Amino acid sequence: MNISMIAKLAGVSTATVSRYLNQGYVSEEKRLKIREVIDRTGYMPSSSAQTLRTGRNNLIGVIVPKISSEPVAKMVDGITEVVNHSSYQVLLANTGSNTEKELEYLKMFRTNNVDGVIFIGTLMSKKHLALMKSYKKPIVLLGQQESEVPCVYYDDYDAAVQATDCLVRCGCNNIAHLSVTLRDKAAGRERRSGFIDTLQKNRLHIREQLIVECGGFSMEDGAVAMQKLLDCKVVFDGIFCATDTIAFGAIDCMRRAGIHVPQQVCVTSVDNCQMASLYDPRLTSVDLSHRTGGIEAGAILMNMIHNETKNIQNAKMPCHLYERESTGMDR
Amino acid sequence: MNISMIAKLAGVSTATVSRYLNQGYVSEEKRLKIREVIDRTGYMPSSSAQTLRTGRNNLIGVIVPKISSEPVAKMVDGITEVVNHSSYQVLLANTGSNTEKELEYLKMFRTNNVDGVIFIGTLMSKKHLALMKSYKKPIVLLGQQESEVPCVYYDDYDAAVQATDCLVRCGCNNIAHLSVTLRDKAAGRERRSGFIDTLQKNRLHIREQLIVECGGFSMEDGAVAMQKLLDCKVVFDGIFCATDTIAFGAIDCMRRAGIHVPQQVCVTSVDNCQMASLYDPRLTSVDLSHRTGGIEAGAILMNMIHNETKNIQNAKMPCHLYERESTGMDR
DNA sequence: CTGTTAGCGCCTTCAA
DNA sequence: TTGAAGGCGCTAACAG
Repeated sequence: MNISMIAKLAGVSTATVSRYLNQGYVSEEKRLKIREVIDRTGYMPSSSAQTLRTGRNNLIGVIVPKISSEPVAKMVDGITEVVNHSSYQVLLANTGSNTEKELEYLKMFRTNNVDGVIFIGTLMSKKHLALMKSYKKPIVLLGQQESEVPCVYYDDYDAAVQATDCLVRCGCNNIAHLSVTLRDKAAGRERRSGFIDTLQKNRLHIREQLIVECGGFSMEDGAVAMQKLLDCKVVFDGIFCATDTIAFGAIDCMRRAGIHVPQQVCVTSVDNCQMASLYDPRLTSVDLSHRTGGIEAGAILMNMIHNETKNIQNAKMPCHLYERESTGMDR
Repeated sequence: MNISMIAKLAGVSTATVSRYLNQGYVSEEKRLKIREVIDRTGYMPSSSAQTLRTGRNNLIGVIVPKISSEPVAKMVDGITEVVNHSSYQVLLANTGSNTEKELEYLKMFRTNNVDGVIFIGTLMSKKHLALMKSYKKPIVLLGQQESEVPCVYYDDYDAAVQATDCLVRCGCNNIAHLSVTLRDKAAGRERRSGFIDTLQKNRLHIREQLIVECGGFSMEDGAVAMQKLLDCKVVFDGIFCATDTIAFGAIDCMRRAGIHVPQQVCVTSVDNCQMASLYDPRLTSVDLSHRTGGIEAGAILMNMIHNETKNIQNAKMPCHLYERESTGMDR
């Protein structure tokens, strides 16, 4: 079933059917006839032929590190919402945080396949940047800030400031930080900077020993880092964790060591995942607006596709602190 | 940059380049020449042209109710793993559990766009079934069992049996069930049947009042249903919840009512989400192998696409009970 | 082993 | 307002 069948059945030319399908001039009479035939046959134009002809395919490539990570899934949820609204569909590239795969998809989408790309970045190498800058088609980086590329990023710095400030307000004097690799600018560098700056602002001493870098993002990584901290025998009464998951691991580890949260140590972190408000103790955490970030990235991309605006658009998402039991808040 | 440019630069015909790209016969000499040109130019064939010509586009449509739901994300993770391995990509249709949208995507994918479809089903109407049966191209239903359609489903019945059995073993005599709508055969009907059959097998009385249907799948729905149960003033010492999320809501509600888990009431549920092992009390739950289900569905689909096998393939995923604090298990 | 050639289904000028 | 015709980039006969 193709356009010429429809044309024949409706007694018109293929050009007229094409116009009918693409809001061109068609007389009322023929319009009705064509509609009738299309309804009856259930015809849908071949998207590959349309793409070949027009160069547009109404597809958005979305490259993600891990779809089963809660923040990532929320972002994708936001993206699909906006993008489907403009009758685009999402081509999902799930890389498993494999850098090679990320680059591969970035290359693949650049040449082919999609009208635009959203890349949820974690560790940004020079190769990533170069590839993104070489893009002729619209691309938006989500979750990391880069000045030379359109991006939607989260306020990791302020999130860390708020989380640390909260510990200070709780009366903590010796505040530790479980951080992640600085190669991740957002979750690593920004959050650590916010932490350090806030300590300084409050004239609190910054002890090297109190900043421990986790090997990864899992609970186990958080627990291991906490154990390292405990082994140092340094005193601390508050801790800012780079992510909720790390915080859960850390608290678990403290519990095994007989340390009570928040009585002996207050805990804050970033992400405000579902679990944060269910965990015992309920975790004080900063919400980064992941879903809204996805919506915003989708909107900017749609804008780039439709308006072909040249200037690089950016957006920083707001964050919001939720104070809960882990910093002594009542239930 | 297209195939004829490459052909010209390499001093061969387009057919030879095409053969090079599709494992056809090419002499070593020309092979090297073509490779050199392709490497130099970064050429990638136009997938829309390939699709138009061959009728295959290496795309799998995946229709999901909500990508930010943990079980769904796990299934999609499994699907992408298998499917990418066969150099297929995933076109994600996120419906927000909107039936109209589900049907719309089912129709859209039927005619166009993709080489195969995986549909993660919840509420299956006759329309869904009819549409799926009318498919000429490979389609796999995931998460629901239907005899006339290839499907990969979870052992919801046995999950309920194991969860209920566990409560019986804990010495519970008055066991309640927070269920969900029976229109969801898997999470509703099957789990309720498993529950009821297990009570009968153990010669325990089944009281209508002890089975409460939740209005939805959220924590709030679980809490509301539990409140209804408490309002009845019927005695119960164990409860089987249709999902973890409902269990969290129910436990929260009991806590507010001063009821202790597991001392006064034991709790079990299904899904074994991340939170289950972190919640206080750690939740006894049955794992359905969501990710493996996705892998299996992807494998069956790939098989259907490549072998064009006619017989309808099915697979039931195994489930596994994890006993934790909510049924009195030590930490 | 290689080149020529005819479309796949559609859109879009161009001429009527 | 409509139809004829060319071509988007590629593959698969077919002929050599």
